[in-house]
Amino acid sequence: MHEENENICYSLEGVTDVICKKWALLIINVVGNYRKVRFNTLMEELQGVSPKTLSDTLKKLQNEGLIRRESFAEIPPRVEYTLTEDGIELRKAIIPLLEWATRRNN
Amino acid sequence: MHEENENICYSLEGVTDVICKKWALLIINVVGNYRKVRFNTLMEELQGVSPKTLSDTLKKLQNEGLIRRESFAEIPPRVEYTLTEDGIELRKAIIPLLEWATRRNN
DNA sequence: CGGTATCCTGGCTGATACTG
DNA sequence: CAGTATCAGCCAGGATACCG
Repeated sequence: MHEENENICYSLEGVTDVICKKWALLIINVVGNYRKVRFNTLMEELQGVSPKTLSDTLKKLQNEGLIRRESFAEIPPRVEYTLTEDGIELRKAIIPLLEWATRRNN
Repeated sequence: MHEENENICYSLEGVTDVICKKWALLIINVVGNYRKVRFNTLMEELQGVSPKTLSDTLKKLQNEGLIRRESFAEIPPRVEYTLTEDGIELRKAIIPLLEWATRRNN
């Protein structure tokens, strides 16, 4: 139960790192939507992101254990990104935030 | 209802600005905890923030309409910050995120 | 296709000192 | 008390080109 005035003393140490990454939450959400998604699909989906930034952010999210990367030795090469369990949890946690953001933009 | 694989197409335009600010969510949360809070209390609560950064972030949050600033013509001067309705909504929206963060840090 | 490599830049962020 | 002024640094983020 969460009352409006409840005192919340959570620490965000180490999480601001994830949250503050400009594209991180977007990526989490998009990957969650697709379940499996490839690099260039992400590039299209996240309009305006540069390959470097996307690559960097994906690596960071991998290190955080939020995203899984699976590459296939094919030609042409194929790489698929999926959410880990932690990533799925995070995605659930940001849904209210996304909803708030959407209400706000309209 | 939110199923795990539901497709969520929210746009975060303009919200990443708020979210990515390093201290923004912390401030929203702390102000929400206190209901009314003064500058120096925030300084203590947000360990490591500089007055400039705090001041800048507060201004930004005011411009976004998330925080209200009320100053009293007293000596010594007194200024109180409170959440606007939008701010309260945002605070509610980030609670799951804070919980997730807390679980994660332990 | 799925990235690196390289370079660049703006603004976030902080330290410190000072003021109305 | 509640900030501003000033200075400075770093690095996230972007543009572009290229590679395995």
